[in-house]
Amino acid sequence: MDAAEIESPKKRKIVETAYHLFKTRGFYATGVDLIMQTASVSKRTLYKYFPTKNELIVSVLNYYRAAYADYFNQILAQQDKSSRQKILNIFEDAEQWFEDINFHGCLAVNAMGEFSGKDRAIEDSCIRFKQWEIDMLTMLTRDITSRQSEELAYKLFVLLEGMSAIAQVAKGKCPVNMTAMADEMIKKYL
Amino acid sequence: MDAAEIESPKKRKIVETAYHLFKTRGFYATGVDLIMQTASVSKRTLYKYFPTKNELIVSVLNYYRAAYADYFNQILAQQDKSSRQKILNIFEDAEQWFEDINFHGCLAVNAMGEFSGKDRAIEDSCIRFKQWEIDMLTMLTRDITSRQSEELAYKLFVLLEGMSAIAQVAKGKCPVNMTAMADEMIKKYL
DNA sequence: TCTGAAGTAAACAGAATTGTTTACTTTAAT
DNA sequence: ATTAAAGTAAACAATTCTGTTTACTTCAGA
Repeated sequence: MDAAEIESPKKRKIVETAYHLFKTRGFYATGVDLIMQTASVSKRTLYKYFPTKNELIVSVLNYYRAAYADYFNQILAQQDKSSRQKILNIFEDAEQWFEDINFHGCLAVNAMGEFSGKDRAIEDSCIRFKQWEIDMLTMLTRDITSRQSEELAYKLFVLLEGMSAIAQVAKGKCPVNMTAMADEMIKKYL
Repeated sequence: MDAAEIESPKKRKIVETAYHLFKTRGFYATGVDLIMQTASVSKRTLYKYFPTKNELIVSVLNYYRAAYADYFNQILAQQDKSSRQKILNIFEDAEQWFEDINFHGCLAVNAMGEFSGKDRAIEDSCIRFKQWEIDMLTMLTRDITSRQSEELAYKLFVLLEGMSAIAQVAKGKCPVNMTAMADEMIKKYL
């Protein structure tokens, strides 16, 4: 659905390149010249597909969600696993991602930090991203507790977001097994 | 200690103004001209105290920590309360702050998003800020469990950071009583 | 009263930014 | 082979940004 937004290979290359640059160098700090040179694309082509830099940023945020959705669908597809196991898999993966020295936090959180109150389309994209994340988790927690699925999903979401924020700033091994902590959380709702 | 860095009233005004602008509008997006006009200070004076914008940013981050430290010292000073109660007070306050429509997330997290890999002094300031936060929490958890104080502090820290990140992006009432969640967390270590 | 520190106002330099335009080239499908 | 779409290269316009410099003002204390 969202991945279909990108038809042309050049357009896709621009978005992928911009995604990587925005993630590692920030949004304001990454100029269109750098994106264009890194993607080996002329400025004319870039502005053909994305009339403004901010529209490119919105596309990058949508691409980010689409990539995340691909990962999530892989998790959901494993029919031999329970929802509880799927959630724990997500936490295991997250612990690995976040301990990477090159982890730069959630792109939507970073974008909100730079564009809050400045660009409505970007803000909306960030808000929709977080809502989508909660919805995905709630899909899984519904199999654990139908009555309190939203509550449990939100608690797990807080853990994931906290891990991410801390990992972005304070590099270094996490002294807590977060997956085990999530499991304890889940157990109370079984 | 850190508050003493600011002697001159003009210097203090610049830092306070810049803090407010950086918080609400981001770092790159806030130009020195705006800071200077908002603080009613000439550019010459601004550059006398802060030879570069990035040095001003570092001072703002230190000011942010100093302000946070003032709040923390108030909490610590309440000798009629147990450490457990003090921690719960922090969570109650946090829940209030984060539900404010004008909440813009942790300044150090936002700064890391914009300057990661770009300015070592800013990065260090952000890292020291988070380390300081954990240290403060660990001071309190030591009274609850001497052996596992760091583990408990880190878990509480994850909750606070998660609440902050979510509040920054996804405005709207939190469906979980986070203070109660923190208390459950603490109970296991009593 | 003189002096020196602190500050103002505003022009200026130089680089960097986003976005536009012109002229030319490649390429894929009919 | 022709043609239309897609792309390139590069100059250009218009701002905007950080940081510098010059010339002037204010004001408290010795």
